[in-house]
Amino acid sequence: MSTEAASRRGVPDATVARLPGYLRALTALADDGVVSVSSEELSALAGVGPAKLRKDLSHLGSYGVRGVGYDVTMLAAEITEVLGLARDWPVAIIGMGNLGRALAAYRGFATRGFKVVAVLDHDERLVGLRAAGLVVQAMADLPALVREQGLAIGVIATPPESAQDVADQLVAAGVRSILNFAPVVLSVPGGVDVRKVDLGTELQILAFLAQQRTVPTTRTAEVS
Amino acid sequence: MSTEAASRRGVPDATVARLPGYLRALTALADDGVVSVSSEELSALAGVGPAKLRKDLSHLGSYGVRGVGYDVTMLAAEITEVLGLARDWPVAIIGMGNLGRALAAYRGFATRGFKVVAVLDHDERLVGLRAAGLVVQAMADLPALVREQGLAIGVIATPPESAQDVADQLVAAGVRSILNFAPVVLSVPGGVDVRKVDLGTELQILAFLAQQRTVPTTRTAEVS
DNA sequence: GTGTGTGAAAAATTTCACAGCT
DNA sequence: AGCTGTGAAATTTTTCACACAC
Repeated sequence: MSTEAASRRGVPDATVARLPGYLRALTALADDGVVSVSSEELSALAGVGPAKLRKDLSHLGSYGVRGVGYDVTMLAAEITEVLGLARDWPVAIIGMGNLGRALAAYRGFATRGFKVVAVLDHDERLVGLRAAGLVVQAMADLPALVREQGLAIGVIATPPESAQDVADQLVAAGVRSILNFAPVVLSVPGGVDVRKVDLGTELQILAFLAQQRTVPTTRTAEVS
Repeated sequence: MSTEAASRRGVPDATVARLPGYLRALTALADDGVVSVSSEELSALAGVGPAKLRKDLSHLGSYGVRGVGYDVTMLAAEITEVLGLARDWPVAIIGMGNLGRALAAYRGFATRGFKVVAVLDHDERLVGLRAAGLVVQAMADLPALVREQGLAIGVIATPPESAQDVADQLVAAGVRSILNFAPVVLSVPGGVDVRKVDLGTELQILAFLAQQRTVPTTRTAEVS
């Protein structure tokens, strides 16, 4: 019954991208014992405008009370449901370089509905060693992980040269969700979702914005 | 002269966000000795549609030749210019935990117009130790870094509890570009740009998409 | 009175399709 | 003939403003 508007297709992408932020804010409020929030307060915590928040939430259904606000616990539960975080998602991290090890050690997976069930590396010399409490496995173990652990999400933390190869192996093993930290565009068959996190891109965007501050604007004959 | 449409305000945000991808593809092509590309080829390498690529590039000016394509070197130079990467941007990484050390060790800053000039940590016990070839500095050194090294970008890789505090110190020291890896919404004064990279958010979006595949669609009475 | 939910308007982004330059 | 550059259309996202429920 918690599924209604929830499972209906039609939550806009832009909204989905903001739901994790709302969930985080709600979780923090719940931890502080707060029972109810207004769109004004919640939106401030999430760093968006109140109107946007209300519009976003309206796509999930009516979980607020007019004149009052939103029930923190109930709304958090609903967003958890919509995002599919009611269950735990088994995650594997591939590539035990600096980044891979840092990701493996990252606490916060557990608290957000994810469980790192394996770390793997292409390099035979690393297989068998321990990283963040897990034994590094070989790439050949992927199919078994999918079969036996229900592995659903692969995180690629390899150098760019190996990323496509790893992606192919993940797909072949049946993984259909990939988070890619390597600075390359992966090509995958339809039905597989890839999201990319790229440090370089973010810095370059910051550089653009910083430069624009320095050279404010070319006065483009704004003589009215 | 390389500045024309380049420095004019009015490059859409969505376009700016894609320029780093184009630049990366162009750099790879140049390394392979390719002289000219069509929008079709370049867009495929960057993972977007050809029409979108052409529209994006049109905001920078006319750098293609009809019937031929784009000059790889020239276009790369132009995008470099527009993004403000003609100069090197001094970067500091704050927080020498797992993630901070991984970021500090990340090669790829140098090749993209950034230089890590300092790594710092709030913890006095880490100050003076070495991380990725740099001596860890104290937070109190920030103003000097800005003054003497021209530090322009701060990367926050601390636990969430300290992130706002670090942001405040960065801003106080004069840094106006922040890349935040901590899962919190930072509040900063106007004129300061913050971009956020959040592993948890990306995974949660993947979970949503994966779940939607599982429960394709609630058949919403599509009886036509 | 108060704050949500939402149509409608505005703005931004994407896609189309073709004129125009080489 | 071939491929860019771009108006115009289509789509998505954001913002507004107010009726409505409590």
